[in-house]
Amino acid sequence: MERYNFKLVEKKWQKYWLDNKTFKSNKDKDKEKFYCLEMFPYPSGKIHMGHVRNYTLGDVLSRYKTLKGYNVLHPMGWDSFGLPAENAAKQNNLNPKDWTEKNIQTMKNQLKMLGLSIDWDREISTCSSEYYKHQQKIFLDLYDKGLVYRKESYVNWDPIDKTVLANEQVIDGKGWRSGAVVERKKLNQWFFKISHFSENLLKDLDNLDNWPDKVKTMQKNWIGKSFGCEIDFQIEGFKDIRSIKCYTTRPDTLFGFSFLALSVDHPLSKYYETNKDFIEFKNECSKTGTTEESIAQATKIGFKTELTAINPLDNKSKVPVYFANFVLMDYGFGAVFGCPAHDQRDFDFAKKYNLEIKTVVKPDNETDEFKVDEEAYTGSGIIINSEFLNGLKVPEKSIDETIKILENKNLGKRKTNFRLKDWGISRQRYWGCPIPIAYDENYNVIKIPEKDLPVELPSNIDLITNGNPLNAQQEWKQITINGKKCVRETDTLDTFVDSSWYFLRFCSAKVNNKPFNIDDIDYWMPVDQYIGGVEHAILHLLYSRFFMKAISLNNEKIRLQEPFKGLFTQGMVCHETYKDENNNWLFPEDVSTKDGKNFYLNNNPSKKVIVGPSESMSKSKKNTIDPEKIISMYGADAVRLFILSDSPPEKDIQWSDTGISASFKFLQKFWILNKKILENQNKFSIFDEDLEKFSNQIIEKLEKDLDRFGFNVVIASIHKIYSFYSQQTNKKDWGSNFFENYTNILKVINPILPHFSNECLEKLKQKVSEIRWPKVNKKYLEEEIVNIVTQVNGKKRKVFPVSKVLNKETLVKDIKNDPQIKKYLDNKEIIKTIYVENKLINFIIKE
RNA sequence: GGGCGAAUGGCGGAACUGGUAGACGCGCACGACUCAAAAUCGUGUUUCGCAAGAAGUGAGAGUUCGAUUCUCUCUUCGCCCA
Repeated sequence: MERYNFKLVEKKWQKYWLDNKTFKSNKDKDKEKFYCLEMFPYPSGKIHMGHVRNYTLGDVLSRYKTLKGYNVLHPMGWDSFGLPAENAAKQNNLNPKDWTEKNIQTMKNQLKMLGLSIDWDREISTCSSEYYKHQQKIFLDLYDKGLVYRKESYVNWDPIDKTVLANEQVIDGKGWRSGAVVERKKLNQWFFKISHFSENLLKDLDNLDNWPDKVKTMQKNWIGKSFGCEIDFQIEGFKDIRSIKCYTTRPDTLFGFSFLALSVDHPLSKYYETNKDFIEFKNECSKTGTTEESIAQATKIGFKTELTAINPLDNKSKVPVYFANFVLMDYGFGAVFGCPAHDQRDFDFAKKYNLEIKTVVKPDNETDEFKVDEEAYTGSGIIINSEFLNGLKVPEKSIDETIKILENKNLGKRKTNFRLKDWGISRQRYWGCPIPIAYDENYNVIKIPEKDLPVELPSNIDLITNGNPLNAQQEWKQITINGKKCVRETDTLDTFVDSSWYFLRFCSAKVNNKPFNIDDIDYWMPVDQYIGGVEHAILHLLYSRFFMKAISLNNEKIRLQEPFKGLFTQGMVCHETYKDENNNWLFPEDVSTKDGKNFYLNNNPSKKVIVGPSESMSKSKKNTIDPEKIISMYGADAVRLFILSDSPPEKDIQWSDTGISASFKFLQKFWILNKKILENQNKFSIFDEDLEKFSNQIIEKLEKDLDRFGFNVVIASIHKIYSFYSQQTNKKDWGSNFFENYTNILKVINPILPHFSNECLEKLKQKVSEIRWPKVNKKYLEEEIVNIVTQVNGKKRKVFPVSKVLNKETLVKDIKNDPQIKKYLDNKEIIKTIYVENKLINFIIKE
């Protein structure tokens, strides 16, 4: 028997798709469009199983929508700027560009091996100046709109490598490479004013019906809208400053006020710049990282000033003013009022510096003598010890009432605050998009004129020396703008900028003189289905949403506010982990097992391997499976089948050798079935109604499941299809409608098994270029025989297949007389009979 | 600490708006083919029970004629934020 030769078949169809430009998409206003996009990869070297899963999901959807008659856009590109290229270049002494381009070539070939339906004519790469020149243009446009600005801000500074670190490069407060304790350092940096859209970014989440709730909640929390109050605290002990502004969400605890804490960067700090102790304190603070988490974890320390602050609600109460390391300048006003009894951070601080802890909220079930002792009480309850605020319900009434009182007395103002901070986009790196800015001799910001764009990266660079490589490019840095001598900005853009608008570029990938055509994005945008990892739930997706709003701001031609109509976040691909006796990680291919439980080293079968839990595939744990190797062993269709079959797409999947080989075997069986059908086309005579029913029903089900991303259930149906048709072919007469139904089946499996399906169809003399999703005949979806589940007191006793037209009375009577049911009803009183049409009868009897 | 989510056979998982729990796959067992093995095909496979039957979706309660599905409490795990 001739086996299914996936190597030949897959190569053949991949060539066919390439030669025929099958997946080339063009605007066609007569057709409904479908824009399917998967998060584009970082070209790190080779594709991994996570990519295989991500792109298979998108591919199945794209092909399905194409069959259904949509005009599908399914592009692919490369998120090709970024630190790994710079690191790899350093290590191997080569150019990041060469390294990146080589990787792109490799990965593109690998993606093609998967048989993805991608319009490669629209391929983009963010590190190409063909892409980033447009990005520089957008940057300048946003600058003109006032959405880009420069300010001093802290960065994570690695004192050994003398370089700036991204937050994710800081591990436990230390530089990931050098291991040095990371410091905070102030630098002039560029920012996108994302906070301008805080309200819109929050509000528009409600319109994103096809986004997972999980992601929307995460974004909501990240934006962090809070309602509170700004309060002016009168200050004593200093002639220049009379009051300090504070923001608080808990004005109702004002009577518990026992200290005022300021950020070391608070304007007031300038009066202490000559104070030796303060400078020392400030240095101490700079040793804490810049993330909220590291600040939260750091021990709380303070620097006491000689100032006192007056409680606005109680003039007699005067409390000390501190500088403290846990107050951030960019939240509120860089000043918080401390209420130790009802804020754990304030509590820790008060304990340390022996400050008063005054209880002003008691839980509902406590008396007025309730006292905060071991830890702060932050729950709900009743206000106490607060004069005219006493008795207010916390938090429903208390906060609102207190704000009203403060406003009436002109002591404070109601205010909404957001946790979302502006997006710092400067990176002191080489391998990124140059910021199209220069500075004149007086450090004034000068935009690079449009005619001088793009600002290209110099190619001869020294990456070995520490520091920002562009800064050392003397020749490149010098520029003359309008006759004035200027110096270029040497920072590059955060790579998240690159991915914040690439979905727009795909719509007009080849347009040279502008980022995109309005006409193109009018037609293709928004992305109908975006697919990617949940790890991008916040930053990438929020930044992209920001870009869409920023680009359309003051632009009548672009109305679109949200780039991604639908979002799907897929789960990770996991594999067991293996270690040898010395605790070294082992690759799966270096170990083997006979019983599935005990594993041994391949090169030393006497050595037992320690099997660890299944975890997300990662290079560091070596629990990776190389997709290319698997494709060459089993073929792309088998890999696609397996990666979809074992788990729902949103959940993690376990890679399993038996699983992939089962998928492979399944295709072999199916191939043999196809061959049998091909060779027996003379067996058709009378119309087979059961066959018609099965096919219509299963296609209907497939359609439903595909629409809701139930791909694992789709595979289950495909197995059922095989069993059904396999049994059909054992019959003497296959039915006159057999051939049509069978070819329809081959069409509906096409999105999942494109090479296999095409080959089978072609063998049956079907034109693959013309296949469409078969229309389901509703007539065959209804069953005239239904199963009536019969229960007695809710317990299933028997199932009766009956005709649908049978009326209730006859049915109940017949069932009551059935001996198996009768024995439960005899001599018992039937209190109630529940009847659910065409489904169930439940007799309730008195026991 | 806060938020969100999950828990179903030996394993991955299925079950539409509350209505036959365990689809489909893996694994396992037995059988066929074979000198034998692999491959392949067939049959079976929640647990207890010879059977009739009973129990059963993390634990406990509740609503209901009926709960994997809805509500509450708890346990464990995962993710995100801190």
